[in-house]
Amino acid sequence: MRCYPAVKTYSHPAMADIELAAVMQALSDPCRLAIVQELLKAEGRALACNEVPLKISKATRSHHFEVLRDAGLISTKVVGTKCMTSLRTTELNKYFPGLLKLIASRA
Amino acid sequence: MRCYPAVKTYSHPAMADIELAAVMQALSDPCRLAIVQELLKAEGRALACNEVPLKISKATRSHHFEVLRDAGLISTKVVGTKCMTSLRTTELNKYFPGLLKLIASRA
DNA sequence: AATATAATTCGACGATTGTCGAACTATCTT
DNA sequence: AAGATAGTTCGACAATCGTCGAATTATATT
Repeated sequence: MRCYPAVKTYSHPAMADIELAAVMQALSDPCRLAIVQELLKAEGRALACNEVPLKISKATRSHHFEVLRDAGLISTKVVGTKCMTSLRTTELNKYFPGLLKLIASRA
Repeated sequence: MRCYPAVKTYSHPAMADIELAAVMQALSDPCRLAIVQELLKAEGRALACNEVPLKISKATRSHHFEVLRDAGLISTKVVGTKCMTSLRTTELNKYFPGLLKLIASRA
């Protein structure tokens, strides 16, 4: 019997395990900050990676999304050929109160 | 006539020129985050560099204070042989609302 | 089955970063 | 004048980072 490859899945860390320094580090890059600001502008609607306007290669783009994911900021799921990502808004507001508002205030 | 050396002075950037990404970058290091948290705990009282408990050399310590200063987070002035530094609280609250509260919430 | 779309993975690279010891500068105390 | 104290500056080093093109994987469309 044919063993189909597993669908690519993404692991998301528990928010309680995320250090503030790691969040800051993730947000210290202008591209990544722009991604988060774009997601804020989308108001909860999930975006595909390449829906975010950035002048970087797709390899770099993929890397930045990974960093944001590992820092607990975004969550991603596969939908067809796309991977849709959204902000972990509720959890972020609980564990890092004021963070999203701060970022939004600078958008 | 004897030309006395100028007293060491520190330059502090205008807060309006500071990018959010630069602030995040400055706060992405655990040592620097600890420095800011210590300053928050001091509630406005200025601290000397070595009043902040850190297990790093004084060269590294000096470097971290410089990064925080360049990112607009702290201001430093020389007092005798010490250099006293404090948070730029008022300005930070104006330009980066919620930032200090966020950091304090994680101390 | 062949093509198109979306994104990841893999090296590779130059640049930046955090760290340190050693030497130096500035000030205060004795 | 001689020490003591507090920081800075200067290389140097390993580690991490942002970037890319090319190859790869997975899904959808034709």
